[in-house]
Amino acid sequence: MSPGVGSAKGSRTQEERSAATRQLLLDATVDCLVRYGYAGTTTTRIAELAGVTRGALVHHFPSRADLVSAAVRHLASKRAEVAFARLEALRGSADPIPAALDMLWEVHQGSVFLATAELWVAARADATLAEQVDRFEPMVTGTLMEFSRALFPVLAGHPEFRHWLYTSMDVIRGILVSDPAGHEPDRLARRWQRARRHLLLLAEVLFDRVGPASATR
Amino acid sequence: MSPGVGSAKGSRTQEERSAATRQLLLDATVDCLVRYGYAGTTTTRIAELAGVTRGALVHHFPSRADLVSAAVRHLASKRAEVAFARLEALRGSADPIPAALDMLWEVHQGSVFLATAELWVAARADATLAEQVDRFEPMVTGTLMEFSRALFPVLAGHPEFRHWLYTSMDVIRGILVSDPAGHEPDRLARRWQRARRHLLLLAEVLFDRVGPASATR
DNA sequence: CTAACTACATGCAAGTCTGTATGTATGTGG
DNA sequence: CCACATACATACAGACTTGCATGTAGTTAG
Repeated sequence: MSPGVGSAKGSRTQEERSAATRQLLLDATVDCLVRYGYAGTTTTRIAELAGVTRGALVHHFPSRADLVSAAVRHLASKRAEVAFARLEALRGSADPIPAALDMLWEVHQGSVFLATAELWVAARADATLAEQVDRFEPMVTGTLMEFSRALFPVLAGHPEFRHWLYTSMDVIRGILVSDPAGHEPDRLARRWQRARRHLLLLAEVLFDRVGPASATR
Repeated sequence: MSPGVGSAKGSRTQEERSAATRQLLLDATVDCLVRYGYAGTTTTRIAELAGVTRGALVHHFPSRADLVSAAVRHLASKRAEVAFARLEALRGSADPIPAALDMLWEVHQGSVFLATAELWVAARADATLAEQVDRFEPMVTGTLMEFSRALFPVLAGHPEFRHWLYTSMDVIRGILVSDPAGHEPDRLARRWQRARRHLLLLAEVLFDRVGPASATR
């Protein structure tokens, strides 16, 4: 008899067990990156956080590099997923420009981006890690662009839309990495408000939405 | 008898010796951060790179944290120094806006910013390090603002100038951290060209320079 | 000139991390 | 039901790292 998917825990198929612990380990790795930084992301700690023994970890990821590589991929799909969810909520928004901007900001909040930042920086010193990042980063950005253009057809036509999104992402990332640990949420919010205003102004110029009477033209 | 400042090496005053090795160690720390990342910045490696024994290192910096804290301060003054040098070269520039932008970009090239980025990210997981960063970061930005306003008096008056500089810095930092190790210098250059164009457009809007002489200057 | 102090060197102890080797349990195909 | 494979656990070895304790050379003060 087939034990059925998701039967309590008495008997799971090998593949289920395997997938479950792999997921546990990958999530723990992300958690570790966020809480202890790349330097503090050790196999011991990851196993502990995942609630599995170090032996299990080694079984699935023979070397630490294997685990981190897998984490890169894991994070990439997680980011794409988060972005997609946010984008869906904005479908058919009346004023897509500010909406897209806020969406971008929200996408970069939370642990997923923090872990990614750790990997970006660490990749500079680790060639194989850099290769992994290089391979999966376009996937995230590509997905985001794809959906953005699908959801904002009015803007999608404009050739500058893509560039504007890139610049917006760069601003957000610059703010977040140079902020000391988000120690002061107020300061962070103020920085974003300033940048947001600038990005909206830029959008007006780029997309020719200044219309007949916005500023002296 | 005074042995004279900078006498070869036969006899240096204690203070000279001390300062020299401290400088050596701090520079080696920065070098280590750039080449091996925060995780790879170990006291052993730093001492080796500095060309001194590990004993000398612990003599000057009893704990690793002490050394890193000192490195934060060291990097801060180094960055201020670099910025100042670049700014001086731009004194009385005819077209200060693009000049300031290029200056900012150049200031963020090189090892100084890379090391700083390592510390920013690492500070998220290390409370004492975060405190240090929090203390010396305003110094750098403050110095840069101060000199910028002194050198570009025309712009300094405009209340948006300061904000625009901040946004520009954020863009630059976002580009640099999210670039995988500068593997492809072309891509990096393209990203900067795009952002630069956007920032110039933004400046036109902010500073009301769209007027009759937008292109002719 | 000597005593004391500072700068530096060497060696060691304790801890941690990674990778491996070997043992055990739990599914799985015949 | 049985051989086998896969998932996981435990134990250990080697290579780090950090911090300390002790020893030595060079410098300064009286």
